[in-house]
Amino acid sequence: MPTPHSTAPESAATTTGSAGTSTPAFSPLYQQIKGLILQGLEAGEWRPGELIPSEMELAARFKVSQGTVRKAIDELASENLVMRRQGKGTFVATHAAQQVQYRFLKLHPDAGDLQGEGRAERRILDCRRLRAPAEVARALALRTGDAAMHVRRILSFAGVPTILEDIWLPGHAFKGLTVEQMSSYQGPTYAMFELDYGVRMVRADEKIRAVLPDAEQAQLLNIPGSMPLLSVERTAFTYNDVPMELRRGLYRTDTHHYRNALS
Amino acid sequence: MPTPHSTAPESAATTTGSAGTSTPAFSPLYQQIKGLILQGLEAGEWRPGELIPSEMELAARFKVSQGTVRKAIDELASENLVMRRQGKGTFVATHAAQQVQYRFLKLHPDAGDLQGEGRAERRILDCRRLRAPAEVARALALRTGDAAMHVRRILSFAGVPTILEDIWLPGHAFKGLTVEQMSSYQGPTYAMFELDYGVRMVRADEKIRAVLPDAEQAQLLNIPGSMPLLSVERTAFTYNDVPMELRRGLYRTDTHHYRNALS
DNA sequence: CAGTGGTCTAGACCACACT
DNA sequence: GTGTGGTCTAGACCACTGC
Repeated sequence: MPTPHSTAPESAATTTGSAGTSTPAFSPLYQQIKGLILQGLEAGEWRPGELIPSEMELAARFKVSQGTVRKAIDELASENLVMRRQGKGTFVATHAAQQVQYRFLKLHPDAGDLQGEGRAERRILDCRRLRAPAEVARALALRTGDAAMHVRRILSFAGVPTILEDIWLPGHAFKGLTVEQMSSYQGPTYAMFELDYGVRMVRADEKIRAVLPDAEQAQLLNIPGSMPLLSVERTAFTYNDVPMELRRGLYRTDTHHYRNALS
Repeated sequence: MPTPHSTAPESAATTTGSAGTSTPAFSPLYQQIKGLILQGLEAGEWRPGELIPSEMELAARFKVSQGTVRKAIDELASENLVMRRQGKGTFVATHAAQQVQYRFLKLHPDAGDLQGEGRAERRILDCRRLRAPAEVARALALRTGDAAMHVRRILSFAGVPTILEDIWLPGHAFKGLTVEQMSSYQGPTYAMFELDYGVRMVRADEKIRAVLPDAEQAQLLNIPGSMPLLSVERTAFTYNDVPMELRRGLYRTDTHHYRNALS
């Protein structure tokens, strides 16, 4: 059995501590196992929605006890990378699961707590390949001028245009994205990204501000230019904190609100 | 040793399932232990910042294994109710800890990521006892007209008024709160609530909107009435989801932004 | 029924903090 | 050194799912 400091069995060791760090970078065994499972997820060994091997199987594969695998999976589950279901197994998390529709959208209607109130209607205004502006390039770890996809769309609830979104994606990973694709797919955009491009958004950061729309934005949302809107700038990441999307949403908050739980 | 279904040892059993539920409400032993520790926290057996008994001691007290206590404490730690420190022990979480200054304030300066940039200067505009308006009463689980404390204050960063806050507190728990108290205490308001009133805010919900200030608000923040602001309506809870504060903040977001991490 | 995740235990050892 | 939380193991049993 491997010692905590030893190289984890099978494939490259997961060195948690970066070279040059002064601390010895002790990494518990379950963290190394977590890293190995993570590699499997990144490599696509198990696709979103699929069942991963049982704890006993993984324990045998990695030559550790079931308890250690359990703790590794516990962390992956707490980060929403996998979902456990008693009696069935552990599944790779997916944005397509009806369980957690719109995992990243925190806008809720003020009344009628039934989130979704039917579904959002989408209207794609634009979808084209262009050179990434400096700000977009920075967020997506591209060089200014590299190819990027840009999508602009409007989400309406109960027929009322409520969200105006600008989405930027790295060109290399989303070659050939079309208006048809964006509009025909039912369900969350992130689910389509998984299916059609193998890109799984795992985590996101948002910066929120109050702004006034410019003339074009006001016209698109069919609101007066004096109506304040929520500006939500989101950077979404795949595995290993690689940024894969920059999205700027303008939210109407006269009938909806952004809900956040602090703990 | 107790079986999972048996009444937990020492004091009343923690019945996780509510009466009338169709499910038998099976509650694992570690959840019962968690409930017992929670009772100690609520009762003030250990005060904020204090050390709670070691895992071994608690295991002996509750007649379960150390591992079971560990899992109970793990959950409490993940909910930020206690803080573990290897080699030292487990401490009751407090808003006074310099570790986690302003646990609930998610407004950050745009530049100079050094959060805090010195400290916020506070100016108390008002602090008085009055009858709770309907909306406040609803949020605080009072009856309309019950006594409530109201505080209005301004937070400035680097001399610039940035946040205008209205705070409502249940009158019964915050009798005698004064302007002096609010302004003299250094550090988070929630830390003062712990020290002077024994009220620990454990969790909060926020509803966020973009709004325009009215004339008075604009004047107080020294901004034009056309500048959109973030309206952050926060309900803060003590143990057992008892609401103890309703706070409405107006945030300037031309130099700061509300930051949120999604996962 | 077998297989999965979930709970519980008991004991060993490691890393860290204080004295 | 002593005591704390942190890791790891191995085995037993429970609860849920589906054949």
